[in-house]
Amino acid sequence: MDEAELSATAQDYVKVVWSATEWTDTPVTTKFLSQRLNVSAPTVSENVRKLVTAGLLEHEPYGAITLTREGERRALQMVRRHRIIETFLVTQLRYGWDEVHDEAEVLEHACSARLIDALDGLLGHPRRDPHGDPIPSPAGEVDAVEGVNLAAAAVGRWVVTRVSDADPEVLRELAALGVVVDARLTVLRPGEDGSGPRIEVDGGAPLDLPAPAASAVWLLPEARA
Amino acid sequence: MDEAELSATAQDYVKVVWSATEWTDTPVTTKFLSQRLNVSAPTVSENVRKLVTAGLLEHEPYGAITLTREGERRALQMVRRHRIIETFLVTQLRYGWDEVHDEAEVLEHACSARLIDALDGLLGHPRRDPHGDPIPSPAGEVDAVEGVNLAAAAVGRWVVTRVSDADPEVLRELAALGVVVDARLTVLRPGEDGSGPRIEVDGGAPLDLPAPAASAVWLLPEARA
DNA sequence: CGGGGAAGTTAGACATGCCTAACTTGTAGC
DNA sequence: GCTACAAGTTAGGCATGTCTAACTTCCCCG
Repeated sequence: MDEAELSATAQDYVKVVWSATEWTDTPVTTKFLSQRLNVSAPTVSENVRKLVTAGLLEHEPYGAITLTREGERRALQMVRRHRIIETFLVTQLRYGWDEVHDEAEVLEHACSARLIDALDGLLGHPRRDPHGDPIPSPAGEVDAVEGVNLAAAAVGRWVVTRVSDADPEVLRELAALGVVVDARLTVLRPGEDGSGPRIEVDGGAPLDLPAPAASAVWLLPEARA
Repeated sequence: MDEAELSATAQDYVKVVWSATEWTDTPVTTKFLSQRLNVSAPTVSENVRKLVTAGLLEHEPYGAITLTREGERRALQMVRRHRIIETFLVTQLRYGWDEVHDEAEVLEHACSARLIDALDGLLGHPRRDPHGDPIPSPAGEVDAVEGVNLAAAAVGRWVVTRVSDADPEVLRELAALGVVVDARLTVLRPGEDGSGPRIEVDGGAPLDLPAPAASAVWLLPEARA
């Protein structure tokens, strides 16, 4: 519960663990963290052990790595920071939404709580970042985001509520096609295993979307948006 | 000449060495750096040795520490970053000018070159920061700033061109008295060794300024401002 | 149901940046 | 000029975070 400063490394670990379960139920393993954080497996083992001691993570040997309540609280602080910074870069400094991730990754460890709050105020207390991801409140509350993945969406009219920022290349590709947050589109033919759906973005021509791109897009039925 | 990333530590060292000679000719010694950087003397010895090897500093043993041409170039990059960030915090996020130093101290190591340029653009390419310190150009050119120290200024009419940000407490005190950049004032009685000057800020009452506060203020004759 | 490969862990090493303790150097004042 | 003390350096150690090599555990598949 204490507010001692965590190292940038510790902050990264809890954030990545939390992020793994935001949209999917990816089990968090040593290998997963090792790939996501670009460090070797032994490094993860070592650091996870320390974070277990620090009360932020739980880990059954050879098994899953999960957040404690305190770990989740700290993770949400980092997610809030990250998304506020991204929103600032895009809306105030005209960064492309595919260019902000790395910058935010560094800045989130360097900004004081006061600076984050000041940015939040400057931006008008946004609820979503430019990708459509919800921004946790200072207290750590996250708006529930319902949505259907475009790779599995049925034929019909939809509104884009979120585009995953995991792959900047995909982000650029989708932006070029007009698939951005709040865009309206029609699914003409649903995607199936391995093949993407056929869609038509309002104001554009029908097109076949590659499966990887489609799975980065989340939708709400037009009626509910 | 290469643009390899310097560690935050290395960036701090060259910046502090440069800053020591910006307004005064303080000789840069191990002890000076040790106090300014809040580390022990052996730590400074060690790190200076590394920076000499890296070609950023020169150091005659037991003697003065100076910048190489390359060291100065890197120092000016850091000063530019620091002052742009401070300007941003004050003008866009409503930080008090006595509150920005520590925040900028951290951020200057975390911002990409692109972010600095974007902030510079957002601010309209300012030539001075909120304290009146000149902002080096991207190429490392610094506007020459002439000025007389208020502690030694003669009787007459002056314009404040700069207030040293070394001591936040002094900064607050001066701001409360109306002694801010671009303020006009009259020196009624010059300061002398140990005793501050008597001044009158335009629109205010005459007052005796403590010597430490006076020595933080730099002036230009009203006629030349 | 047992062997083999993938995943995970342990062990030992290294780089950076920091410290204290002990030693060396330079110099100011007698 | 010599000495005492401040300043500087060297030596040795610690914390964090990283690695590779070697070993252990798990579990899937034949």
